[in-house]
Amino acid sequence: MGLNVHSATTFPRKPHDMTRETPDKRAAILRAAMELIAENGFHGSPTAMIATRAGVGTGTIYRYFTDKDVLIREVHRELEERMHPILMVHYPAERSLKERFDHFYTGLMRFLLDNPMEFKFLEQFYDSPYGVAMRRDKIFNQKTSEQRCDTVKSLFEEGIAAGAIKDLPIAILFAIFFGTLVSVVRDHTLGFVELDDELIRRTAEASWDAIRR
Amino acid sequence: MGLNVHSATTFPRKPHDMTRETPDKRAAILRAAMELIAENGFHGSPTAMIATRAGVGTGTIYRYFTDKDVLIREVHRELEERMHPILMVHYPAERSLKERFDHFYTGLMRFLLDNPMEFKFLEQFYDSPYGVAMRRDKIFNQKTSEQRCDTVKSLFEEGIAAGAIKDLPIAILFAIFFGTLVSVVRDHTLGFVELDDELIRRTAEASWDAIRR
Amino acid sequence: MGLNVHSATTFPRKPHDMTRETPDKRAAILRAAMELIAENGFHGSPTAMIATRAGVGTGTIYRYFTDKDVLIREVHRELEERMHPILMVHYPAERSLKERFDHFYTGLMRFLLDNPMEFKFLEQFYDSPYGVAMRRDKIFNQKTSEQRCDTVKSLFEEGIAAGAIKDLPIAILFAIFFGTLVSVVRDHTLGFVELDDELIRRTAEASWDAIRR
Amino acid sequence: MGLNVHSATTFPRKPHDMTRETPDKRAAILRAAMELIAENGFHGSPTAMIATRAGVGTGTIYRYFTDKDVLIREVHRELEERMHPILMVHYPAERSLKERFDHFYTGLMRFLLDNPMEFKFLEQFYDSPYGVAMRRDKIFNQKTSEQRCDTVKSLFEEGIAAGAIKDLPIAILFAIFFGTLVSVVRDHTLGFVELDDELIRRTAEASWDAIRR
DNA sequence: CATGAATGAGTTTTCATTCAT
DNA sequence: CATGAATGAAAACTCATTCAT
Repeated sequence: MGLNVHSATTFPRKPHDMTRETPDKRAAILRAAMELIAENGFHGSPTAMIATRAGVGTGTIYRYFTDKDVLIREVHRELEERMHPILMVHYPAERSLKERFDHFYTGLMRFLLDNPMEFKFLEQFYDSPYGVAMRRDKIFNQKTSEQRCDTVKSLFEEGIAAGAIKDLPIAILFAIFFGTLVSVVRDHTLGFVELDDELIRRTAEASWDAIRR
Repeated sequence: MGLNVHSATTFPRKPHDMTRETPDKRAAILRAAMELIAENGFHGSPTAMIATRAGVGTGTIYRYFTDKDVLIREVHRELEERMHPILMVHYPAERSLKERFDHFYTGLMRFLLDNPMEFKFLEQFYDSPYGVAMRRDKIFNQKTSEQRCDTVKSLFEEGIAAGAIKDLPIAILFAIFFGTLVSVVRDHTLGFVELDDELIRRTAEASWDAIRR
Repeated sequence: MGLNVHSATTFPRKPHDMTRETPDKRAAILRAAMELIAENGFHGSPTAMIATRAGVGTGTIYRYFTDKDVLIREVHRELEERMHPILMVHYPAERSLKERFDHFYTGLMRFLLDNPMEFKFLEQFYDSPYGVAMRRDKIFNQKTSEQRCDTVKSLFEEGIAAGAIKDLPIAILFAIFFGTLVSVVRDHTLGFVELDDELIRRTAEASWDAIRR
Repeated sequence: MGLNVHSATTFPRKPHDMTRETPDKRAAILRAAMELIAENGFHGSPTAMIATRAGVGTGTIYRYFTDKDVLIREVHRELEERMHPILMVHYPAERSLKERFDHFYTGLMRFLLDNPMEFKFLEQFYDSPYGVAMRRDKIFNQKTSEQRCDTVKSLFEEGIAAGAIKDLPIAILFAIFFGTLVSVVRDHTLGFVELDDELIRRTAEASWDAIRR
């Protein structure tokens, strides 16, 4: 009101330096949210339940995340961040297109098979308003925060340019890549198939056949 | 309600006669539910809203469906039933494997593209607890009520036997078929690609390349 | 979605014909709200408590009033409506300015003294954001729904024109009229004074002295 | 904080020494509370917000005030204490009743007009449970801590004795005095009238007419 | 003394389901 | 059969207060 000598007068709804504080609670909340959403979907995961499973008070969630929406998006973000280095380890940057393609395909599939909870969460997430909004954002705002996609995208573009991959819109190639992969993993988690190394390899082969020229 | 092309397939599942005079409230409720769920998701479709759009009283829903869950599952079941004959029309039973495969692939894709409401509902459904439960049921109880799948399944089996299709588990072939198809249609509805006849054909081609030997 | 044959598809959040339905619950809720707010203020009147006192379920409140805000404003509106005819009974339209002034002054005071609950509610209301917003509306939007004020206003204007009342802004005259009146009634409810007929008459006299020329 | 003209009146009420070195956190909290309550009401002034604006930790508030209630009552008390000397400056003790009355009336009005924040706080306060409780206390416990009132009271008593002021209960005279004054100032802050020196004088005149014989 | 992270009781609001008419 | 008013359990979110550091 003009007289305000007291500098920082705006009320911080989530100040949180977080520089090096106890990341315990935050991590516990994120994990609890992911587990519950994977198990019961968004509907079956009220904040109170998340708090209980995380071993914190309900209010505590709101110290770390402004919103339930923010919490959920954060679960996703951290998951993506966790996945990226795993996929990039031993990335055969110098090898053939096919080998790099296989690296991603089998790497991602193995990660999802080894982390069924994470996979279930991602399934819930991508087909929810959250995931759709995120993908839309990514397309229209060029928010290329998800490096994993970028790398695969470059791979496709390089392949198209080299005449090794079919000249289809990137979105279609992505649909073939992720659509098949996710469906296969889902079938595995539901018990339709038992994916072993050999089957993973042959599935990757089939997907490669789909996109290669 | 005058638009109900499919009222033929709607017959009383509940113990009330409805021989001829009752206006088809049941169908109206099913249609309203599908529309609303497609538009707003399960969250955005309270029973009162469904009733209003169907032009019936709230309580009426519970005369035809024991539960909201039952209603939703019924919407799905009727939709599947509606799709099957559409896909079987002009089925080239006597032509090559490839041609029959194409018939299904492009037929299903075209149906989904032409009926975005139905597609959105199916998306909502499959990734919800409802869909997961249904698929789980289908595995463990062998309830193969979905004839559409059966036909495609026979196609795959025939192809494998003839050495024309890769000898992969049927589930994997399904994943390649439906996983890609659904992802492509979704990208279209989200505006990521514009699917025209040519692109549909080329996508079908790619999927065929994936599974053919 | 274009195909909507079903006419009234917009979801009515509070349809409510109310033409001749049971006004019981609505009235009970209004009364309960007024009582609680009078007794405990807005803070001390959670919806659950209002529902309990009204003898209805919590949800029922939301069938009759979209909002807690709407409920509160409605309590006020009905109260005003209830007061108006009381003040207009035996209004000496043909008598002197002074007599008509006295009629309002003592009439309003008597009503407030006889209805301490209503008075307490009005006190809470006028000094809350609700009341301020309402008065602001009334000034700027010319929403002259409150006839009581209008009549008093005309009285003042007539008096000014006739040279019988001081030529002060209407707002000031209102402040003298209502400000004093409300303070006096408040003092009575708090036990500062015991207002009897004689004292009411003399207070009216004093207020008249304040505004008369 | 550097603006604290009134830090003189602030001395340790709690059992901590604060001889000189401690920055006056107590005063900062009081000021922050008053500002926020004036701006946003009691609802819009959570303790965390008050602490932030005061530049202290949340917990600190509870070192100086046992309770939020106590804090608010203390804000009021200090404000009253601050107003009193201002009104007593140049008090024309030797002049006529009318002149002394005018001194208070215009002095208080001017103070409230010049300190809209303080006025808004007082408005919030008097009509809240806090203010009501306080006034009730004052009646029943005869805690006449408010000297300002006492002086005005003496003025009225003197006037009555001298036959210059109507022989009405003191409470009624107070109601006329403060009720009108506060209503007028409120109308000004709400933009209903523009109070200038001339209008203030004439309003004082009207109030005097109300109480004089 | 000062802090601010943690808490959980309490608040408003929604909605699937029932049942008297 | 059809209705829709009534319900209350449950959900997201807030905030005064405490207490370990």
